[in-house]
Amino acid sequence: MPELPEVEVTRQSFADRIAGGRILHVRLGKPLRWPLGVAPEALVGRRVLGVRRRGKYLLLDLDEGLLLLHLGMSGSLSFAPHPAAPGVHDHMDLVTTLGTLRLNDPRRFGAVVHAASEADPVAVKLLGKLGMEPLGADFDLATFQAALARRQAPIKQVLLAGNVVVGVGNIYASEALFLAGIRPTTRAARLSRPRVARLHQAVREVLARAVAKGGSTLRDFSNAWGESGYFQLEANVYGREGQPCRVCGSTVCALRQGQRSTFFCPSCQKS
DNA sequence: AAAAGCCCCTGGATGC
DNA sequence: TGCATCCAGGGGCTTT
Repeated sequence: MPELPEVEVTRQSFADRIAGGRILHVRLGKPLRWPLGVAPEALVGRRVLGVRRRGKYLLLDLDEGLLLLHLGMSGSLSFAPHPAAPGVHDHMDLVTTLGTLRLNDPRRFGAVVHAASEADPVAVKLLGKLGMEPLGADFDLATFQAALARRQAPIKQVLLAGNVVVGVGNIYASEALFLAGIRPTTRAARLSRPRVARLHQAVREVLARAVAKGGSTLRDFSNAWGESGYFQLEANVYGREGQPCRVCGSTVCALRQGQRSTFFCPSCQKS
């Protein structure tokens, strides 16, 4: 589910409310992708300083160490002063003096991992190879061009891989390529400089726009307030196979790349 | 170093 | 109604 916009919207919806809270209790449900890496009791008494985002990871900074959270495919967070009793898919409750942060994740591809610092091997393993932040100042065109010039893989899969630019998942990869007028199957290294520049701009635009719209709610995404996103209503190609392109009226096509579906307009997007 | 497959897991939609 | 099959927003790991 969650790509950069959904993760960022989630972060914004609870960061200020949890900051300053002290951990009272940590309740774990079924196992997630990885073990927490520390006894839950060891976190009691720690203070939450703030919440940052790196790619699709959320970083909960504590006064000692940090927690890395990932929402996987189906995860979502809620934050409430007095949460209801946990359900079968609520796999972590972080009870603080300011409220309870709860991770709900039916598929359990998500994770909550403790690291002593960002230099901790577990943090390096998860964050160390991540690419540029598309909405940050470090996402510069020259670096993007240089990185793409080294990749022979289809551009859609390069965007998805996360080692050039982070946060672009299956929805926004298709949408960014549509905005840039680029066929998803085009080999990254074959893109001309002007087209790479268009793509660079398109990635920023589509992600920023999606954040502003509260993310995309396809099935069940909601932020920590329980609010849905609305970007899916303005998707140009994602999930629109067989429907007319909103720009030219051609029929939107779908194909599979690396066991993921890709959507594009055969007329607006050229290789 | 880069690319391609394989998994992890549950639930909803679809088809017979 | 019941059951099998396919698909889903991610990404680490292993193999080429």
